[in-house]
Order: sequence, then C-alpha cells, then structure tokens
Amino acid sequence: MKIDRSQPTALSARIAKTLRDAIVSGALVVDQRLPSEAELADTFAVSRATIREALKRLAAQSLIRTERGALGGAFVRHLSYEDARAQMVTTSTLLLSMNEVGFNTACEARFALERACLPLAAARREPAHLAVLQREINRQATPDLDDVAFCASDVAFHRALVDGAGNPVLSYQLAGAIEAMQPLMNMVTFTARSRAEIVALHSDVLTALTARDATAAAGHLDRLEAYTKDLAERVRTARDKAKPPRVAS
Amino acid sequence: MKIDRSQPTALSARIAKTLRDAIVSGALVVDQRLPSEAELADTFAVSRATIREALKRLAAQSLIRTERGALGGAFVRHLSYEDARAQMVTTSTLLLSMNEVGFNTACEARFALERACLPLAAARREPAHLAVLQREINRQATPDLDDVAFCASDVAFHRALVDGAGNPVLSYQLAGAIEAMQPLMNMVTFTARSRAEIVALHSDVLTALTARDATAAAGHLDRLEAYTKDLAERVRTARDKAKPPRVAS
DNA sequence: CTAATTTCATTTGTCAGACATTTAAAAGTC
DNA sequence: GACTTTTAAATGTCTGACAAATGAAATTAG
Repeated sequence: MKIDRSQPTALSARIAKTLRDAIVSGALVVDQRLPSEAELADTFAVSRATIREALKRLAAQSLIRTERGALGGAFVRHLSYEDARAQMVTTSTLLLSMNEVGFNTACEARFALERACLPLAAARREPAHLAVLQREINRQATPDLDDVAFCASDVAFHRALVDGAGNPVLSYQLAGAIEAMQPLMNMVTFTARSRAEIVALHSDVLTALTARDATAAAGHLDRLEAYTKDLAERVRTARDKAKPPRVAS
Repeated sequence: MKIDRSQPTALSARIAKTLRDAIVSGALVVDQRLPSEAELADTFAVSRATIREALKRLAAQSLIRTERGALGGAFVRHLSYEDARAQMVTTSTLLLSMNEVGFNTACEARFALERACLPLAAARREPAHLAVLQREINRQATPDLDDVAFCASDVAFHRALVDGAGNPVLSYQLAGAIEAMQPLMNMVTFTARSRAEIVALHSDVLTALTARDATAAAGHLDRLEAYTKDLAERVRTARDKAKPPRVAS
C-alpha cells in the first residue's frame, strides 16, 4: 500500500482512496480487521488525525464499521441491500433537486423502470405480493386519508410492484429511484384531489398481475403515467396563471 | 441546528447527520458556504478535529467540497450526474461482490433495465447515437482485439443504448448498474470465445433501432440475454467438471 | 478447582494547541 | 494607476494528552 506523496489532493483523501481500492478490489474481505489507527499512521507516515479523517470517509460510504475496545478497530463492512438503498436515496434525492430535472423526465424514467419489472412480476407474483398490493389499494381508497398517508401508500404500492419481480438487484435499484422521486410526485398528488382515478388504475394493474397478463399491466401503467403527467401539466398551468413566469433573460 | 448529546453514536457522526439533513432538506443551497470549522466547533461545542471528521464524511458523499485560502471553506456541492454515477458504481460493485448475487439474477436485472429503455431509444434515436453503436460493433468485430478491450467496448455499447433513451435520470441509473455488473459479465465473456454471435446480436439491435422498431429490438435483447445466460451456464458446467464442487455441509 | 472480581492493555473517541500552506484582500510603493 | 508586499482567514497536518469501552489476563474468594 503506497500513496503518491506529491499530489494537490489532501493526504486524508489519498489514503482513503488507497484503502477504498483495497476493499473494492477484494484485497480486504468482509469482516476483516484493518490495522489500528496507530499502525496505519505509522505505515503511511502521517498523524493519527489524518488517518482518522480517511477512515471517516470510508465509514460515510458504508465501507467500514468501527468498534471500540481492546479487540475493536475498523472492519470491512458487509454492505446490505438496505444500506445500499439508503445511500442511493440520498444521492438520487440530491441529484434530482440540484439538476433541475423536469417532472416529465423523472416521471418517464420511473415508469420505464417499473414497466421493466412487469414481465417478471407477472410470472412470479405470489399471493403475498398480491395481498400487499390489495392492502395498499384499500388504504388509498379510505376517504379520510390525509395527503401524507396517501403518498406513503403510493410509494408502498410501487415498491411492492418492483419487489414482485423477485429480483433483489432490481428491487434495490428501483426502490431507491422511486423513493427519491417521491418529493417531486408529492407536489402533484398533494394538489390534485382526484384519487379515485389513481386507485382505479392501481386496481387494474393488480387485476392484470393476478391474471399474469404482463401486457395488460403495462397498458395500465402507461395510462397511469399519462394521467400523472397530465395532472402535473394542469398543476403547472394553474400555478403559472396565478403567478405569471418571468420573461426569459 | 442541534444534536442529541447523549447518544451511543459518535459525535462526529451525529454532527455529520445534522449537516447532511440541512443540505438534503434544502436549508443549505448549492454553492452556499458553511461556517468555518472554528465557527462550527464553537456552535456545536466540540473540538475542531471532531468537526473536521464530520466534514470529511460529507465530502465522501460528495455533499460538500472544500477550498483553502482566505475565502475558502466548505461549500454545498453541486452533485453532477457523473459524481452520482461514480458513487453508484462503487456501491453497486460492492453490493454485488458481497451478497453472493448469482449471475442469472444480475443478468436478468440488467437486461430488464435495458429493455425499459428501448421504446424511448427507438423513438428518439439520433444519427449520433446510431453512429456510436455502429462504431462499437465495428470495434468488437476486430479480430485481434484483446479480451479487456472487447469487454470495454461491450460496456460502451450498452451505455450508448441507454443514453439513446435521452433521459438523464435513466442514464445515470442504468449506466451505474451496467458498469457495476461488468466484473460478473467479464467472467463469462473472457472464457467464451464466440464473439461472432454477440456481435451479430448487437447488429440486430442496432438495425431494429434504426428502423425505430422497439419490439424487434426487445426481441434481439431477449436473445442476447438468453445467449449470455447460456454461456454462463456452460462456463459453470465446465468449471464444475474440472474441479468438482464440495458436498454440502 | 471453580467462579467471581479486579487489573490491565489495547483501541477508538475527543480535546487543545500549534504550525504549515493557500488564498484573496488590504496596504504600501514606485 | 500598476505593481509589490503584507496581512488575515481558512483549511491541512502534527503532536500529545485524556476519556471510555472492552476483552483478556491475573487475582482472589469460596
């Protein structure tokens, strides 16, 4: 393990990169203990503070966990699907909020990803999945449900949809994406009161999945996408009318 | 900004979380400067070293960047698609290598995601996209191309495919996923010498896209998926024969 | 001899203070 | 007015210290 001692980047960043490469490449395996901070400081010929900053960088990426005490230290962490998903939600949320991603772009991506799951979900759907979907539909049909709960149920419905594909890699990818897009979606469903249409389309999707008809399910998703985009368009128009946009500079 | 001063988690982790929430929630906007380390240390009533460890955690997640000098400090970072993709590649690569994800599962997810792009790519494909696809096909058909270059070209082909959908959100999601799966794919394509079949299928996809025929393109992708899985199966069988598996414990 | 207790060594978490380095603004000089 | 020097602010790094957690070894009581 060596580091380039004459770079413009910070020492702690370079040390972090060296250790990260060792982990990603597999040179350090899961649950293996890294040398103690004092040893690492000795190895890299830097102070312990610098080593600690490097280790904190790795910890922030869920690459290591640290334990205190006699047999403590930094250990290569077993990255679970949950950890990975949480990280992706953070990253994706920021990405969407910082890059002026239009609602249509996000919506299009979301439904394209969900459609990708349908053939698998139709083939593998199990009673448990269908029951979850039905439960969320029932919840969404509750008249006195507040907006926050309705949107949460919407997320749960779509997560159950992708989980139905029975592929953890897909679930991890899409659950993160869908969750990250939720703030954008909320802006629409909060203002639009017509939940009946959404619930009906959800029911159609469920019916098609129950019948293992992926094509029909895709059609219903298409309509849901079109309806969502239409809602967003109307919301936008209403807002523009209330507060006219500035002229282009 | 307050922190819970009686938790089992480390102080630097809690401070990082507080700042992270402020950024993700939008309380701190892009390019806004955070208070200096000394000020933060004062605010949170901790030492500067602790503040620095917290900031390094945020830096590792690309949430902030730091600049030295008189007007330097920590600034909320504009997260680009490239940064987000790089992070996702790291996370996904580790996830796949640590969770005993089977080749079939990864392969299935990958092709499902790519199929999701096809309708959009067929509708929006532009000469530039088609040219990139053709260029990679030509490269793959070069007889004396080494394995590494062939695989790299394979990745480039599939990235161009998803970029053809013209949706940056999809591109970011899928490019990361595909790149992360590359090590798994390499294990197959390195051992199997029959590149001609792959090149032919790539050509078929390109032809279908050129004709804006999403259905046909999906069919070719299906065959490519089946072929890839079949290759993997044969590689696995050959390996098992050479070195018989241990009996289950 | 066994079991409970104490001591001890190791390691991470935190702190305080210091110095080096970078950078832009302010002050000074011609 | 243009150029140079100084200065102040900020991050990057180092050193040394202490606190807290924790498992192992030594000790002691029964």
